[in-house]
Amino acid sequence: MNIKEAADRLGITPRAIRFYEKKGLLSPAKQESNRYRSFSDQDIWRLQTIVSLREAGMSLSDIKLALEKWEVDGMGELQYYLELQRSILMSEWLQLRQILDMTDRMIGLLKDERGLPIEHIFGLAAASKRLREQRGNWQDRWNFNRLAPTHDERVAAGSGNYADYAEALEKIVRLVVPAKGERGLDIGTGTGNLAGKFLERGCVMSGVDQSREMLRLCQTKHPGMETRLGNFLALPYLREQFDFVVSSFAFHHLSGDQQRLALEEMDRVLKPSGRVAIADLMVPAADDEAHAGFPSASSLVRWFLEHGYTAELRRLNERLHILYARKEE
DNA sequence: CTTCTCACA
DNA sequence: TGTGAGTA
Repeated sequence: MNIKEAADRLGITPRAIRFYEKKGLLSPAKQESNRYRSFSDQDIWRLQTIVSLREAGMSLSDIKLALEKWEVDGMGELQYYLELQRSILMSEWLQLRQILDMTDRMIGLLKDERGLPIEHIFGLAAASKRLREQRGNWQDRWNFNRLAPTHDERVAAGSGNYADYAEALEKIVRLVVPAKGERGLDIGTGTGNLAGKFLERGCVMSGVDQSREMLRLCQTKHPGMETRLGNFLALPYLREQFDFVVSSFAFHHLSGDQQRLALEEMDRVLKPSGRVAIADLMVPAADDEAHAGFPSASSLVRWFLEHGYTAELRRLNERLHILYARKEE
């Protein structure tokens, strides 16, 4: 297949394909006589993956790394591609929801005030742009794929950020009080250590992580568990499916803006009267300069209270806190 | 129709 | 992260 046909079928320009080649993302065979590129089914498949990853907001250099890893692992291509595709569609869907939301608010403003104050328009536009940027930024920034093979050793050591890890997981289970058959979601599930405790108690668990490597290990440890590629900011579930949402040692990777988005996402997938438990490194108050960068326990609690939850906070050590909240209907 | 390079945003 | 023009 020549370059034009390939480009047409993938909905991109021949120029872009040559550009990807120059960047080292693919190397199609070239005909001896005229140096024309000729694209095999494998090449097309690879290109399709590149295009999809681009649409999901991944940079070309990240895509290059991902493809290299993928080749070494030799995993099921179709499954990987489809999971990727699902997470892309999910984040597009969330963006549409966001735009719809903003439109509704503008309609409301028009009704109430017979006109749109200019600062409101700018404010809304800026907010929605920020949201798009945050959501688009879902790459494996912390290289958990690389860390995956040794993850369990590190948490078992219980040192540094993972101090009191085992206690935190136990405490989450005691707070949530899972009933047999309940549906639970573990965000940033990693290798499924927390989700495993709920599986033992007869819950039906789903795990979301942005690292495919982590999820592969998780599948090995817990074959009965459903795992999906995704992250806090675009949970790959439609709505109101879960009796409880839990997360451990993951929330602190989010910035302040992202934390609020993440809480909205948890709220979105939680059934009425659902519970949330988050164990993570937090600082007591937002203005704690000494530990800037960690989530502030008090502002998280405030968010839940403002959104119709009851909330309580437990402290395990200097930084490690557990936040438990229940949706009140 | 394709190749490659240089310039440009 | 690509695009356009010009060339052979």
